[in-house]
Amino acid sequence: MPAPTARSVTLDDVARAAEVSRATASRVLGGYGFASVDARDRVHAAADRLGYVPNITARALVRGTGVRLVVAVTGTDATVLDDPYVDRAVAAAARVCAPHGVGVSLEWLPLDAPAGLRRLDDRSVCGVLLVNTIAPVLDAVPAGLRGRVVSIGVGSPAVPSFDVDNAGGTEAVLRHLHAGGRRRIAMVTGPRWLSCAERSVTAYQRLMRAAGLPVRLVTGDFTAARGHRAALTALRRWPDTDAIYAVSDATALGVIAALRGRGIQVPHDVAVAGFDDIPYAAVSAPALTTATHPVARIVTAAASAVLDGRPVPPVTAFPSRLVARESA
Amino acid sequence: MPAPTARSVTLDDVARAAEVSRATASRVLGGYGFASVDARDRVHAAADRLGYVPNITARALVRGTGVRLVVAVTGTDATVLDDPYVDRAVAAAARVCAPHGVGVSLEWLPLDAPAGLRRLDDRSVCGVLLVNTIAPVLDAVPAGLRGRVVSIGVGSPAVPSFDVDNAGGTEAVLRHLHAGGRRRIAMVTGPRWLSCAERSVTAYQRLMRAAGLPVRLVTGDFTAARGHRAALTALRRWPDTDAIYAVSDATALGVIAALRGRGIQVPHDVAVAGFDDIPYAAVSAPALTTATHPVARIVTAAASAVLDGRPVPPVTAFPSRLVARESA
DNA sequence: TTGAAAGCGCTAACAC
DNA sequence: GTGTTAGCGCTTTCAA
Repeated sequence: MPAPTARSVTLDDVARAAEVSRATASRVLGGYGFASVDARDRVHAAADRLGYVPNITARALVRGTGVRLVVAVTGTDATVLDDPYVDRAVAAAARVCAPHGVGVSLEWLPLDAPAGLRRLDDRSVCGVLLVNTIAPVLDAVPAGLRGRVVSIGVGSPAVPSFDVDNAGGTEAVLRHLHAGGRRRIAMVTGPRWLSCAERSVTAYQRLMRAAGLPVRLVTGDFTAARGHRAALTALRRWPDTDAIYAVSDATALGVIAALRGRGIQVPHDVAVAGFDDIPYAAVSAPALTTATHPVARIVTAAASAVLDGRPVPPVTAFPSRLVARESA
Repeated sequence: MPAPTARSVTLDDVARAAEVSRATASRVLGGYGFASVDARDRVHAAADRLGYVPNITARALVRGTGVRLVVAVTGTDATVLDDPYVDRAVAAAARVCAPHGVGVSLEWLPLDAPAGLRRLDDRSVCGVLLVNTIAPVLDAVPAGLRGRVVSIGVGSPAVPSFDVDNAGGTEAVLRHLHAGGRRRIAMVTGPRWLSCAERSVTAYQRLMRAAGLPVRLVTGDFTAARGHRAALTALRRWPDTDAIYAVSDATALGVIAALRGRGIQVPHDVAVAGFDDIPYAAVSAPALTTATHPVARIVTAAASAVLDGRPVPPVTAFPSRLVARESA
């Protein structure tokens, strides 16, 4: 009968109840060191009976290990935090962290003030997940944070990278477009300062050149609104465009909306493909052809790595798979 | 010149540099109690110079205040955590928590095991945000958590509620449908056990009855897939349906996809309206008519309330506004 | 106005 | 194997 004690039960209470020292109780509960079977049993029994829950805060303090993981998103302004992609990443991180008693907080890292990272060099921070990061930020990682920072995107010698295989996904999509007979394929990119998005652009350029096709780039920013404008721009510059590849599904949906507004049939007149496979890609009209982007899996792996303090290879790439639907 | 000390600087370092005691430094930096102008200045100067960052963990330990906020989502199984709505809520919480040095973790609360909450009665938890909660969970809030738990949805005497005005939003949408000449309006609901979603149903029933119109309910679960099936069901049961109101935008998008699959014109043959105003509502085809659901604002207010430990009124309702687009 | 001192709950040497 | 002891970094009485 777990009497709901007003005050929360501490390790001392457990030790007393089990008639052992606090140190022994700590060892048993922590799974560390040695303890007699007898002591072990008594401690576990007492802990169960009392409903003991270790105080993560105290543990973190003494061990010097932090208690929260910061998701830091680089961008020109704080609106980068409004992206559903960021939402997904944060939620995935918050889910992995829960069993560890660790929480996640979300911060914007100004594009032009990479030193902002220094503020995170705080003993209460157990790790940092860099999102949409760039070289200057990577280079500004404070020594105190070394080994506890990973990047969802490009990495550096000091910061391991966890990312989707942008180039592979892009190639899969472009081959699909090409196989469908498209030859004048424009691309709506992400922000040009963002190196991980730039990898898709590079792949696009390489493939277009290899196939002897024209390179047609319009800059976007991952949003639908910008995709809408970009589609109009592309149409104006290159009226014979027969396909548009967008760097993200949100962008692609904006592109489709713009084409519809112009009375252009998708995919009949112009094929459209995205990247991410967001939930709405399947129900849009027409259903969006895209490539998978396992954000949750990527973030889960990244967060687990920093939580476990396990050494990680410099790059962990997650494959991207084509999802052919109606739009291309 | 902030020498990047390898070891992080502690309050002791600041006190020493300012030539005061640790207690005085603590008072000054904490803004508490009294201190001479002189001491004040010296402490602040030293803190700045040394780049002092208080260790939240230590502070939380001594104050007994926790260090993480748990977002607990009730549902039949863990897939409830996959909802973009949950993502938004977690990200918004993680954003408000950041300046406080507090992190957010995400947990699933099994529908049939409300006692799961007890596990959260942990000194390291500074608060709990209940999402999609139900009465049994509300009643199971442990005494130790009292005053630090709020609900995004229905509340209870012990748990203040922060929520969108479902009834108001529903009414706005239904009046719009009615004004557009629709008279045989079906509704796709949320899970029937979810009381906060049930408020929309109640409002729907009330309005339909008041207008002398038929009540046509199909159960959904907020997902597009279920919305798709529900639309088909509605069409089968009531072939003359001329409008479908869905409890969420995701559901509405599924409904539209289903109608399209049947060759039914939206809004010409059947009008469709959702609820939430998710980003994709504006770019879908046709653009979705819906009602706003300021999730980020709601969660921000709720999280701030528990972070500040401020007493809150039993119910804080956030208005919902009609967004008329093309689908209805 | 300030400082000394006593912890917050826990872990990890180091003795026994 | 087990207990004693010394802190982790900070806040907060309580005296001075």
